[in-house]
Amino acid sequence: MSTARGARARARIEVTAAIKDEARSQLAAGGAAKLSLRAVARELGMVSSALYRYFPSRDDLLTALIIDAYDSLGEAAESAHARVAGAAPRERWTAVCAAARRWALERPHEYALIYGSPVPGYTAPQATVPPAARVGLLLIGIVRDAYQGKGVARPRLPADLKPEAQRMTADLAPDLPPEVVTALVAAWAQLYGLISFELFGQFNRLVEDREAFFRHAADQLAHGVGLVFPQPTGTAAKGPSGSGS
Amino acid sequence: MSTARGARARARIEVTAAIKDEARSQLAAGGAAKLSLRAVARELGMVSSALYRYFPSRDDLLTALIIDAYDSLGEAAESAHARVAGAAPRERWTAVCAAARRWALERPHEYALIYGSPVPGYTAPQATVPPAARVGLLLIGIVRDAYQGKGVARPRLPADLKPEAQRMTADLAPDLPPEVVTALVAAWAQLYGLISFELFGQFNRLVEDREAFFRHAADQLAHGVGLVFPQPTGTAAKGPSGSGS
DNA sequence: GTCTATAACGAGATAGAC
DNA sequence: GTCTATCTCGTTATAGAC
Repeated sequence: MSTARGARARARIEVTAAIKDEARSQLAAGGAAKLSLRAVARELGMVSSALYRYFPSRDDLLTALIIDAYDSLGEAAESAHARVAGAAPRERWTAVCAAARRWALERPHEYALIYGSPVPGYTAPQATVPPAARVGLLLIGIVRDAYQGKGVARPRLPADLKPEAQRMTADLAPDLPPEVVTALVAAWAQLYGLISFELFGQFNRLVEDREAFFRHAADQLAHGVGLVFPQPTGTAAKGPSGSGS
Repeated sequence: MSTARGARARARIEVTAAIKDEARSQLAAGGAAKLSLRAVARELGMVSSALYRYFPSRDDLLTALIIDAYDSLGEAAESAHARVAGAAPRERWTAVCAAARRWALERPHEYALIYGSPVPGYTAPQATVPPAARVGLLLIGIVRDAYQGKGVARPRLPADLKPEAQRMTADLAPDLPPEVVTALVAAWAQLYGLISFELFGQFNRLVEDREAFFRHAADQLAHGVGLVFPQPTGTAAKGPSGSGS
């Protein structure tokens, strides 16, 4: 399996990786808007036209970086989830949220690439959709496990959201109640609101202990999707029982 | 009051406005990263050096645009709030949220400027802080009104968040309970998570009726900060009463 | 076939002399 | 303020090395 062909293929993989690595460090330096094929080539001691053997255009390089970022985030979330596979849904939820945050803090520029402002003049192709969905699917799976069989109380939907909620449910998780699927999508967006605010500086001089703040907020998100069960019949007060980590 | 000096001052204001307008349309075209004083000057029929009489540097122009954006958003939120001044806190909350979303949809590039990825090489000066706080202060005020006197049940804080929650409370709203202030800050970040996901394309092929979805999600956020009151003594089930608009 | 290098294009930004 | 020479950019065509 490793003849001359194999060596060539290996070299190709290595050069491709080197190009992406250099591109990533340029991303860190100047942002996605001024990612330049020529600069990448220059830094690698190559000539710009040689890059076109690996990426047919600058946008294709960008797409590869975006897909890599989504996959890296997805992998981090999935392996964090695997590490607490046996735990209760609520713990698995917060573990995935914390992993996403940690990934973002470690790779702020890749996070900005996928969850920050869109790159001007670039539109993401369909190929980015499946990698982008990985964390979301993980969260859906956690909620699905929690709802297995149990009929837990859930927020009521306003009438004008019913059709949309049913559409989303059919698309995402036909086995879950529409109220829950809607809450899940909202929680998913809100999770990244928390991460973005921390990463993009909105919490400066406002939130200091961001780790603890995030942990609590993510836990509250778990309430929203029904992962924290009120006593089904007991004296349920509004204040949910405990949030101690 | 309007001598030659007044006319000069007026002219200066007009030119300043023209520069910012042109800069905003360049923001829309190429993003904040490639905002260039030269291009602005060219489009205005001026010479680049002339711009420096109005903005000492590209960063100062950026700062002015950022402050304008925060102020414009704050004004939109405040006037929407004024329009429902007499309503219940829950309605005032959703009105402010909806106004923020509408503003963002109408000015996506200005929104990206203030809530998207940070501009590489630019750090916002302190002058941007007060305008950036306007919407947040509005939301705090709504919750403050709701809590006037009433002791409403609220989520419990984990022990490790207590010090941070007390610090935030002292900074933001010493008259509110720390649990509520914490929930408020989180809800504030989550609100922009919802808006950013819609605006930045994360809801593509996922959420279609975004208006209804957002309205519901914002209403759920109001629950999180305690704006929707469960019957204080009655048979409170987890499912909150009604969300019908 | 696979890769790299040379050269060139048209468009845009930049720097400095005038 | 104006003009010009010089840069960078993405991209393509072409030719030669392995």
